[in-house]
Amino acid sequence: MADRFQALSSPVRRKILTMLKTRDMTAGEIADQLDVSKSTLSGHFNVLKAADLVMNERENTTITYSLNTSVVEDLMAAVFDMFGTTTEDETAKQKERTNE
Amino acid sequence: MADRFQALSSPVRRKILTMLKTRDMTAGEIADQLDVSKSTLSGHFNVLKAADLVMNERENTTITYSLNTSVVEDLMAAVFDMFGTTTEDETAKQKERTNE
DNA sequence: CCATTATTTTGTTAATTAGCGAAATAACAA
DNA sequence: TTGTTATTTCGCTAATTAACAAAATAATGG
Repeated sequence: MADRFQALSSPVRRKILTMLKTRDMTAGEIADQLDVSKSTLSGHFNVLKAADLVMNERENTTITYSLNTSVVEDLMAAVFDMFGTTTEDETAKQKERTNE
Repeated sequence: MADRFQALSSPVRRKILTMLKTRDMTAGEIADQLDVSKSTLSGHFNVLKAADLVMNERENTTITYSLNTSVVEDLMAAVFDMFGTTTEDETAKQKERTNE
């Protein structure tokens, strides 16, 4: 889980993830829309794969990337776990803090 | 918003944030529970402040840090925005993908 | 086997980061 | 003013990261 946050820390990688949210895309398609070299992009794919956030599948000479939806859900859960749902509880705590 | 994800990418900083989730703490209290030097920690505080994730208040020679709850909520919203709520929609898409 | 297309790996460089100890600052107390 | 406590800033080093171009790999078609 540690490297998932690390993977999220790059704007380029976040962009890739949002693109994959809409539909699966080939490495080339993604490259066409981002302003970095293909080799650099390939490095980003590796980071995303290591973090288990995306999967890829080769078809012919073309490699298609897709979001690993279930892990993305885990990640969101972790964020919530980290910060709580920030409802009544928190609001009370904050109010208390402000009054001091 | 960019540097918020960056701020989250460090395990030490995530630890600090979860500690502050429970209660406000002084720099020293935080330092006591983490295995890094106070100067290093101070650097992490700066990153968290720059990302607007925490606030601090001096009282005497003591500086107390607290979670900036509202910004933390923004961050969670951003995560959700990025990945969607991943409900029917996504599940359908994934099923489709798996079947191919 | 040679060429072509899509993508990755390799080697390199520049920039950023995390860590430390030592010195500096801030606030107060004696 | 001198000392004490809590914390930060300053230099510094080592490690990690992001970027690129060039070479390598994979898969197919001729």
